[in-house]
Amino acid sequence: MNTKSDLGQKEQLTEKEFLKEYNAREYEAPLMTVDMAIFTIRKDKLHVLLVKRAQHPGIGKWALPGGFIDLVKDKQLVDTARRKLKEKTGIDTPYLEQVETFGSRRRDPRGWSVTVAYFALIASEDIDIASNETSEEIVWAAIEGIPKKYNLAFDHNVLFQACYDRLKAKVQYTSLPINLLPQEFTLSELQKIFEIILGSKIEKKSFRRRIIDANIIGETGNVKTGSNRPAKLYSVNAAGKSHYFPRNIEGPR
Amino acid sequence: MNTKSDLGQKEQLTEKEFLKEYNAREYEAPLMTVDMAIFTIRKDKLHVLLVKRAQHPGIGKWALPGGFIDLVKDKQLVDTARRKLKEKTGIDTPYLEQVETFGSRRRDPRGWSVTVAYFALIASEDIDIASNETSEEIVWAAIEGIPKKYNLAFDHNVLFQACYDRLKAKVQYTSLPINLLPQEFTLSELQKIFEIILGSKIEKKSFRRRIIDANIIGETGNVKTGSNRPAKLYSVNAAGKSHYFPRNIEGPR
DNA sequence: TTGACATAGTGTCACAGAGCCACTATCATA
DNA sequence: TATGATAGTGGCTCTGTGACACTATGTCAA
Repeated sequence: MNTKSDLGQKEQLTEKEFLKEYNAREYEAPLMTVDMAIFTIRKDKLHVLLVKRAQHPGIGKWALPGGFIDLVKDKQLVDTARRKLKEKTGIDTPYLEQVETFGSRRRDPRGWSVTVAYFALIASEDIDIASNETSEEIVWAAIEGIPKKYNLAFDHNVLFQACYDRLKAKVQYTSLPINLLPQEFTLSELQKIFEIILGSKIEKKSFRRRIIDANIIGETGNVKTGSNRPAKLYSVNAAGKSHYFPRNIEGPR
Repeated sequence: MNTKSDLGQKEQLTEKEFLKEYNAREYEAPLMTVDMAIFTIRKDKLHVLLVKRAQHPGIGKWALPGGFIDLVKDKQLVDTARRKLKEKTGIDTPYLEQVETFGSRRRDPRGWSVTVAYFALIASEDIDIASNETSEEIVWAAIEGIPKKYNLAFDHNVLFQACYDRLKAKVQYTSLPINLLPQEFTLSELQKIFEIILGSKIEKKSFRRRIIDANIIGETGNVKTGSNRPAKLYSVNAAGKSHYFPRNIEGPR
């Protein structure tokens, strides 16, 4: 078999001639997949979408949704992620962020494999699990259930943790969790979401000041009633979906 | 040709039987490479290592060092990065960080390809370009020369920018640039490195307080003489190689 | 109708770490 | 021995977060 360098070194070839002779399938390449942690909030808890594997390897185990790059359908890496997200949830404009790429000889029994981990944030009301095109078994798992209740296939426990860690880190200095809420929300609802991800309480005044001073939300003019004093409703502006605050949330003194 | 799902769905197979029948080469996978921006400081400027491509495609163009995963030699993704770094510079324990993975149909004329971008920080005195095993043409390029003076092959201008952006961002809240200095250094030298990456001056007292209060360096007992008042020499401790400060450098008021 | 209570929202001070800037300290060099 | 350059410090100001008591406005039950 050719080594990678044989063909390319023939300097007498033009690049065009080289490409004509080149056949990618002569070379051994690792398996290449994209996996994603799709987060949402349900019943005041952070949840992640899991899919039961219908195929070998790891058949019957829970895993993060994902799959192979479609060399025809997908133009870029992120297209694979978007396509998978659409297939499972019907959503096509989430907050989407690449986290880390994992590759090793052993992570998949089929051989050397590489996966790019993404995470997505979606508003819980946007979820339409029924619109799952693939008729696979799907579950929203509360994050504390991983890996005990849901011990994931391959190294997906690790991928999940990397995504979750990234999210928890970013709560401290970005407005990212705002993407977990529907269009209209109250400041208290927003604070609650931050607290859920952070795993601890935030001081009310500090939080409100932080958000208001950042100019990332605007009043819609509506109020949310039902629970005692009505609360003003807000919506995010464009900048607010990924705003970086000047300082971290510091936590209790 | 089989689709990905054909074989896996045969539920009557055990996983062992499945793996026996499975042949990775029946499936089309993208090309998979690792590329890296190796940073160092030379003459008070940030430089990055470039390699002149000796092969098609992009023959004769400058590029970030990198290459294909060696499915035999490399156990994990990071091994590929370490191996390439060792080949080019002779160094095997740098600061190394994965930045972002780029994949698209067009970034390499050979077809769908994916590359994982890393960056490395090395002390300038560690450099041994002569020890380059591959006898390729190599250059330390000042970063402002990219892409004007050095217009890189493939999408390497973009990869470089992603690595450089990451580095610049991290100067503001981590101790990362300390990895660009030799074992012993003065606080003024450390400050200079931060300023070079940041692209602007830092107030001396603030900087020294920030570093000292972080407990990430210790006096070696030696002093650096030669320029007027001698300066105390310090060395980093383990925690200091990747310390996160509680706040960002804010810049001038 | 009214009072208890729950949640929304504010006023104001303390705190910590960054910026500012003038000051002192210690060397090389002329 | 004076000068200049670089090392290093004292002590103030500034900004954004934490703390916490306070006010505001609704629901609900008696």
